[in-house]
Amino acid sequence: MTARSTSETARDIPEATVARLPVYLRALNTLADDEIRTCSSEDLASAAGVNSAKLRKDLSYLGSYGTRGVGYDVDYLRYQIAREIGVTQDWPVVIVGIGNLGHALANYSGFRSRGFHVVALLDADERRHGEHVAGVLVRPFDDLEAIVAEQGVAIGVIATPAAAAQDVADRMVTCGITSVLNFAPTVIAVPDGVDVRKVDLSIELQILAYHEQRKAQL
Amino acid sequence: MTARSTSETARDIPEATVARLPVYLRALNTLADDEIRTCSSEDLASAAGVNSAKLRKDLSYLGSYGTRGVGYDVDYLRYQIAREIGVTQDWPVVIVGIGNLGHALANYSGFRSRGFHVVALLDADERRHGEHVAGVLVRPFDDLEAIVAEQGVAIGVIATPAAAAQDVADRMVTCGITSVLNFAPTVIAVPDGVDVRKVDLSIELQILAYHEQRKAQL
DNA sequence: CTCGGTTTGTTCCCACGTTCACAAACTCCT
DNA sequence: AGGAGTTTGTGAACGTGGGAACAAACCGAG
Ligand SMILES: NC(=O)c1ccc[n+]([C@@H]2O[C@H](COP(=O)([O-])OP(=O)(O)OC[C@H]3O[C@@H](n4cnc5c(N)ncnc54)[C@H](O)[C@@H]3O)[C@@H](O)[C@H]2O)c1
Ligand SMILES: NC(=O)c1ccc[n+]([C@@H]2O[C@H](COP(=O)([O-])OP(=O)(O)OC[C@H]3O[C@@H](n4cnc5c(N)ncnc54)[C@H](O)[C@@H]3O)[C@@H](O)[C@H]2O)c1
Repeated sequence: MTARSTSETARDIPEATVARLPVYLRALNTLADDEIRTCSSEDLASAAGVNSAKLRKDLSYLGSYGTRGVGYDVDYLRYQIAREIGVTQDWPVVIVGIGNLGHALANYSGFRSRGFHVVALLDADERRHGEHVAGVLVRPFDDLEAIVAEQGVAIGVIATPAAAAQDVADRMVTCGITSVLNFAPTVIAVPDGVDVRKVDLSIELQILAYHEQRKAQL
Repeated sequence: MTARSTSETARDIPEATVARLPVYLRALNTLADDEIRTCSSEDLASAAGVNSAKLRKDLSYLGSYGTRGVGYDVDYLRYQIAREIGVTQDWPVVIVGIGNLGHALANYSGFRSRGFHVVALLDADERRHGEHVAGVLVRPFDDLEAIVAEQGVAIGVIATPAAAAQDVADRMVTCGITSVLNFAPTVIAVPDGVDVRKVDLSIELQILAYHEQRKAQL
């Protein structure tokens, strides 16, 4: 929508590519763990479960980081992708709604290992306050503003019931959060400039059911 | 890929539309709860968070279920979408890996209320066996084949660590499961005819981080 | 019955994404 | 140094999806 203003490295990476870069990064990490130092686009593509032409085009949006006739240096490419995504720095995250799902999320080790850091767990129910989950204290939801201001939090996770999700999102946006990951099964409205992604288990299952039903019709 | 063979109602609903139908269904359920009996495409579109032209086009793939000048009958449309997706019937589901996440999933009430039914919880760790989660017994992973055969399970959920996911998927496929929902942060390979959908928390966060970083660059 | 107002279903067009295919660029062997 | 073999980066063709716009269809009033 907005034209590139400065003459800087004005990259414009397609959204579909952005969504695959983390997959490539993970595949590269796996290769690095196996002490593989170089890989072809074919190798990496099959590890990531995509077409190799697509992979090469995706990587070409970042720059020319491969060597023709040779392939890609695993560590170098890993760093370039991590830098592009923005996970060379550490992102503070707050989780709101520490019920069944919130506990699982708080305990999830994949957070920290990938550039994210849970700085606060918040819940409206005072019976949950004081509990520690994965070493982090569960605090009142009303502490949100103070924590976001103090820690410079930009990313919030919503794991409350659907009925509370819009209110929680509004509070988050008001106090400066500009990226929201929503697990509640409801559409939340946010102003321009705020990104929302949703994770919806029952939608995923329903999509599977649709295809399952079609298979059964043959 | 395959041409329509019979002259039956050979629908060919675009994948993007299939992914939105559950959202419409949920929006319709909310309207019905509020005792709204009729709605326009504009109403439903805003409840679902999409463009009204897109909504109308999506619905047109199912048939002509609206009335020009009037709108859609909420209950009727609800039923038509549910039938199209395949959630008028009840789908048995098995969950494998009853750790942090598996517990949350097993406790999730949104399962049953949307046409899915957890028939078994399986885990390889025998210390977990015998426990009941949401009224369902945790059983040995080796019971998989028997359960799938007995109950006609077509959908499996993987909530094990990444290292075990491919093995679990292979076992599922071998015993007849044709739809897999994978929560483990790894790409799993399956034969043609088997659908896999993945839910990946850290990928979602990384996508948010990318956009967050771009915002910060201004 | 007719007319004005409303809303759907669909057509047309554009943007985005995917895949093929190949020239360019590199390595290695002789 | 030259040539064969390999692999990247990208141009071009194709397919899918999104949105504006409008004719067709319906309702209700008079
Ligand atoms: N459990 C799952 O596997 C699962 C799967 C998919 C989606 N979800 C969705 O995730 C959400 C959470 O699920 P859950 O099973 O953890 O529910 P839960 O009821 O166990 O937990 C919800 C928590 O949110 C807190 N809460 C309620 N209102 C709040 C508010 N206004 N501000 C702050 N905290 C508030 C509650 O006190 C509670 O601790 C639900 O929307 C659910 O539909 C859950
Ligand atoms: N916890 C989260 O919020 C979260 C979020 C995103 C993704 N994930 C992913 O979901 C998966 C599960 O996470 P978790 O936190 O529940 O882990 P967990 O370690 O708590 O639970 C894993 C369970 O799987 C069982 N298991 C291991 N190997 C098995 C096998 N071969 N067959 C059957 N069961 C087996 C283990 O006994 C354990 O009970 C992991 O891959 C994790 O990366 C978790």
